[in-house]
Amino acid sequence: MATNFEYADEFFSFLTGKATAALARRLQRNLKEEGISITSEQWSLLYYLWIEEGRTQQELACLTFRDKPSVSRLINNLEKLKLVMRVNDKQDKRSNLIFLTKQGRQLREGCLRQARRTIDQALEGLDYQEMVRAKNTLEVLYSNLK
Amino acid sequence: MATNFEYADEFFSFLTGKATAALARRLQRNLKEEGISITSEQWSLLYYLWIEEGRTQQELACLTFRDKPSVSRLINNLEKLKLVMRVNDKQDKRSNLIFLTKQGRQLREGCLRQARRTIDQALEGLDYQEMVRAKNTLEVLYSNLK
DNA sequence: TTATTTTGTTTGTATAAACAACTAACCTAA
DNA sequence: TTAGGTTAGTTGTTTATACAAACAAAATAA
Repeated sequence: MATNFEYADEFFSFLTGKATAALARRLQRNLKEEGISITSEQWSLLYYLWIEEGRTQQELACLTFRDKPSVSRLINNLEKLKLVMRVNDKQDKRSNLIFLTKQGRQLREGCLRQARRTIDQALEGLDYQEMVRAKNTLEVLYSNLK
Repeated sequence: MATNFEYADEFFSFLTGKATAALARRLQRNLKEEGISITSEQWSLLYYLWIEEGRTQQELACLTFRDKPSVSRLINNLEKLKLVMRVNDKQDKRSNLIFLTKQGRQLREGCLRQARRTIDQALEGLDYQEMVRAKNTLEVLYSNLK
């Protein structure tokens, strides 16, 4: 196979992940302005719980592309913040089902508002087609490596 | 301004940064196979030192899009591994100039070989134009947020 | 049924990130 | 020349990541 090393500069830009990092930072900053002090990582877990509660940690790990220890500790922190609860599954005692607390549910609206705002800020000057193309390229790259 | 929230799915893919993370993991794995136990973050600092030694930590921070504490601690770890040295700048006593050790220089060839390999693995099925487009999109996104 | 493997989660350890607060050296301007 | 601000780097604290190893419950196989 021909080497792609002439693409190294572009590769390196991906590798730094600076766009991703900047996006996460901005989201966190926007949430803070809304008076919500959660990290972008915590946001990504809550996002899936707002869609549907009672998921296992395993499911959340798959959905957010994290390993199991990472999810376990994210949930520890979300529990400390009283945003989620672990409920031991009666059917399968190995599993915890993760539910939102009242406070966790209340956060939804403000978080989505700031997510929307972050998107608007990030995508200024980009059109839909461009973004879809970039996403597809990254998807191929990901599937090459996973 | 019109909301971009209909793009939320694509946005979220960016946000997860899964491609970036997968790339970093793969690089680290490939380096390990070569017998080189450094992190992808350490790699990114060494990369710029292989191009030119004697840079300040400040310069390295700019080049790698990290803040100063992050670079300070990365260099602590690289010093522990005996791959780089801090040399106090005679001209400006506030600055450290970072130099590679002999071992640090010896790592270059193997690291670049594995970087090349990682690139080849990541870019399979993608062509140059696609990658450049994706990179440009991410650059715009980054410049919107920085 | 008992033994073995698999699955879901947690714990240990190391690395890295952000942000704030700090020190020391340098620069500049009154 | 000294006071005030800037720059380079470090330290403290919290959060998150990876990887390995542990554990208990469940599923499977002998």
